[in-house]
Amino acid sequence: MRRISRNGIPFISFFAISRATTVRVYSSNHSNMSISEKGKFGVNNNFENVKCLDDAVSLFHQMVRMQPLPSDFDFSKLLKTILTMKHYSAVVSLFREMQKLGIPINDFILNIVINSYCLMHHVDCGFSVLAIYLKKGIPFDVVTFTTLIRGIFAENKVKDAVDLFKKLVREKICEPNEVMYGTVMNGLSKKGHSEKTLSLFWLMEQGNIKPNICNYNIVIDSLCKDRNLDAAISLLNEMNKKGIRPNIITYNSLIDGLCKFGQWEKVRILFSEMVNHNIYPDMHTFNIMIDGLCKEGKVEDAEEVMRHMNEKSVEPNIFTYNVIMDGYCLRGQMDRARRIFDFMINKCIEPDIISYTTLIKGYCKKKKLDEAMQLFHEIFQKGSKPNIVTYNTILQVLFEVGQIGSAKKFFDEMLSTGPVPNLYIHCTLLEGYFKYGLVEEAMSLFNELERKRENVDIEFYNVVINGLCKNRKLDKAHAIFEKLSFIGLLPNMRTYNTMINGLCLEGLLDEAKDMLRKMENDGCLPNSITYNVIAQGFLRCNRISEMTTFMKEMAGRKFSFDATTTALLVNVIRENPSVLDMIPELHLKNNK
DNA sequence: CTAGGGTTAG
Repeated sequence: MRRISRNGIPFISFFAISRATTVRVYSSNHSNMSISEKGKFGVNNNFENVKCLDDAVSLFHQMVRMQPLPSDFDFSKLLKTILTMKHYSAVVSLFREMQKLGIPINDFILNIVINSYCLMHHVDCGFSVLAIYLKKGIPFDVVTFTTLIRGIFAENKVKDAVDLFKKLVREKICEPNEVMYGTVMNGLSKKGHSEKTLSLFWLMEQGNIKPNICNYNIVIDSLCKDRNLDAAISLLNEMNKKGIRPNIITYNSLIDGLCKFGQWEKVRILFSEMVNHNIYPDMHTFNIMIDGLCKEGKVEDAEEVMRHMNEKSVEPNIFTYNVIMDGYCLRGQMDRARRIFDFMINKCIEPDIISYTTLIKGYCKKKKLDEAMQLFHEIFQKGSKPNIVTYNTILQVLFEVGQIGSAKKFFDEMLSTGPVPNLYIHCTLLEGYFKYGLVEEAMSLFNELERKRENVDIEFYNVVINGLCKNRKLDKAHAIFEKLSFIGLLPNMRTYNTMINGLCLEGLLDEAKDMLRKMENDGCLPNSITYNVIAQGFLRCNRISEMTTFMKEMAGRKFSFDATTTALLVNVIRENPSVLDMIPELHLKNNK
C-alpha cells in the first residue's frame, strides 16, 4: 500500500495490487516494478481470470482476508461480475457475509444486491434491502427505484410498478431520468400496454428530461408490435429531425414490424436508408427478415436471404436455421424441415432444444403425435433435456386432440422429472380443463396457484376469466375481474374483451356497454373485437334497433363487422328478413 | 474500465 502514496496516485484498485503481489511472489527480481508494468495488471486484466463462480468466490475470500481491506469499490466490482454471470443467490450470500464481517458497503453494492433479488423474482426481498440504506444513512437514488420498478414488472405486477412510479413523481421522492422512464415504458410495452407506453413517451417529451435513443427505441418497438407502423416511422423521422441518430436496434425493430405485417416494399426502403446512414445490417437484421418471410410462407425467399447473408459475410447461426425449419413446419412440409435439420448438422451446427421443439411443434400441428413423441424421446438419447416449451407444446396438442388422461399423465411426469412448471404450462392446463368443462379441476389448480402465490400475470387471469365465462360462471369471473387491482395487475384489452363477451353471453348488454365505457376511462381504447363482440351480443338477443344505434358509434370509430359478426347477421336475417329493413346502412351496402 | 433501460424464437 506504501506504493500507492509513492506514486502520488490517491487510489489504486485492489486488483492492480493483488496482481503485482502475485508477480513479486513468482519472480523476486520484479520487486521494483515500474508504474507502466503495474498498469499491465490492471482491473480488467485481473477480471479475465474470474471465469466462473468458483473463481469469484475464492477471490472474494482472498479479499476479505487482506490487510488492509480492499475498498468498497473493489467489492462492488466483484459482485457485479457475479451478477453478470447470473449467480444471483451467490451475490446475496456474499453480501450477507460482508455484513457479518462488518465490511463497509456502499450504494453501488446495495443496488447490485437489489438487482440480484429482482432478477431472482424476489422483489419483496429487494424492498427489504431499503432498510439497510436507512440504517447506514445511504440515500436512495433513482437507480435504486429504477431497479425495483423493473423487478416489479418482472413479477408481472404492472399496476404496482406504475403506482410506485407515480408515487415517486407525485411525492417528489426522486426525479425520474431517461432510464427510469425507459424502464416503465418498456415494462408497459412488454405487457401489452402500448397505448400507455406512448402516452408516457409524450409526457416525457413535454417535461425537462428529453427522450434519448433508448426511449425512442422502446416506443418505436412498442408501436411496431401494436401494428402501428406509420406512427413508428414518423417517430423515426422525428428523431432524425431532432438530431438523435437511429442505430441498428431502431432499424431492427422497425424492420421486424414491417416484416411481421408484410410491408416488404417499406422493408426494402428502410434497408437502403440505413445503409445510406452507414448503419449496416447485422445478424439480428437478417434473422428478423428471414423470420418474417418464413411466417408469411415464403420460405424459399428466406433461404435466398440466408445465402445473401453469406455474401455479406454474416454467418447464419443456429437461430437462422431454427427459423427456416419453423417456416417449413408452418407449411406442414415436415420432410423439408427434416432437411434443414440434417443440413445444419452437416454445417457442424448441433441442433439445440429449440430445433427439436420446433420440429415437435410441426408434427403436433399435423396431429402426428407418434412422430412428435419419438422426437421427444430422441432428445434424451442425445444427452439433452426437453425444456418447458417442449413440454408445453406436447401438453397443448394432447388437450387439443382430447386425450385428457394422457395430458394429465404427461404433466405429472413433468412435475417429477422435468423443468419447474411456469405460467405458460399453467395456462395450457387451465385452458384445457375449461375447454372440456372441467371447471372444478381448473378452479382447484387456480386456487392452489393463488395460495402458493405463484408468479401470475394478466394473461393467466384472462384464461381463468374466459374459462369461467364460457362455462357460464359469470359471477365468479366478475369477482376475479374486480379483484385484479388488489393483486397489482392491470386489465388489458383482452381482459375487457373477455369480460364484455361474458356479459353478452348472459344477455347483459347494458352491463357490457358499461364495461366498454369503463375500459375507455381506464385508458384502454376499445378495438374492433370489442365492438364486434357487443354487436354479436345484440344480434343473439335480437335487440336489432339497439344494435343499429350501436353500429353508428362503431362506424364513427371506423370499425366494421368482422366475419363472425357478418355470419351471425346473415343467420338472423335468414330467420327474420324484416331485420333487413331496420338496418338502412346495410341495405345500401348490399345494393352496391 | 462500480449500480438501473432498447432489437429475433412458445
